[in-house]
Amino acid sequence: MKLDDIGGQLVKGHLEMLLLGVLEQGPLHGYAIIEQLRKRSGGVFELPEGTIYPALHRLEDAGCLTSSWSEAAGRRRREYRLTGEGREALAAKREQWTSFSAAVGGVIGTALAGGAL
Amino acid sequence: MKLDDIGGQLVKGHLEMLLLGVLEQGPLHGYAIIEQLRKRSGGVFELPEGTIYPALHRLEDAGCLTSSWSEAAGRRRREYRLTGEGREALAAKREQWTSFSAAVGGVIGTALAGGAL
DNA sequence: GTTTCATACCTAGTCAACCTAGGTATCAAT
DNA sequence: ATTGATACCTAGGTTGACTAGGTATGAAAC
Repeated sequence: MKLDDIGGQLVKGHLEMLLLGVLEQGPLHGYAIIEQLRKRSGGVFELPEGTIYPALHRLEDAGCLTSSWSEAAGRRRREYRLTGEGREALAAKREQWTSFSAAVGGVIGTALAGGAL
Repeated sequence: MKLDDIGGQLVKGHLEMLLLGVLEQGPLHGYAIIEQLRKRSGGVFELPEGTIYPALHRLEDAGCLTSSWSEAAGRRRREYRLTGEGREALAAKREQWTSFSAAVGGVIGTALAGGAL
């Protein structure tokens, strides 16, 4: 099931965690990040470039990522890589997510050991 | 752990689901809704009135809630009650939440049968 | 050979909605 | 008489995902 019907803003407040998450296992360039998010989310996250690129720049400005240009198949790519600060931020955001999702479960009555439909 | 450090917007995109969720088991007035959200979330959701009241009005405008004034202990209260439409909306948002949280788990590697700290 | 599609990057501006900051009012307690 | 909890409200700020445009290369289609 897609989330399009939410009417946009579907990852509000969680996008940076998602970006840090996909970069945890190794550096990727922007376009590949979009694909990874789609694949790893089972097609739920179809995030437009206008969402991803500014967010990557914000994360770089914040010191969570570094980037470097590379050339592949005649195409220039900007590869993003987690910094130590980025790993710390990811760890913090994971905790926040755990807390948040548990809290949501407490309110709407979704069993924690669930996700089960 | 609180979520204050997120820097606001802590329930972005999920507030309406939370409100519908607390009203599922019976009508409540606004102030009581705030307390219920705090209690049921284990203290994570400390939502200000300026967040809750406009959201309740939006939900009423959307046909998900009806309201009626009542008097208790010399204080006027507006009691909100789920409509049939509201229950449908809640069911839909529950499914969206399940899909969303599963997708997040797929990206950041949180086991679904988790939430476990 | 040129149009199309996938790859690959970017930014300016829009818009939704959460929150801040103020306001009103009652009742109990100090 | 003032403070604090209860109980409601709205205007406006701010944030950030998204829309809608732009540039450019390489491969495939026609």
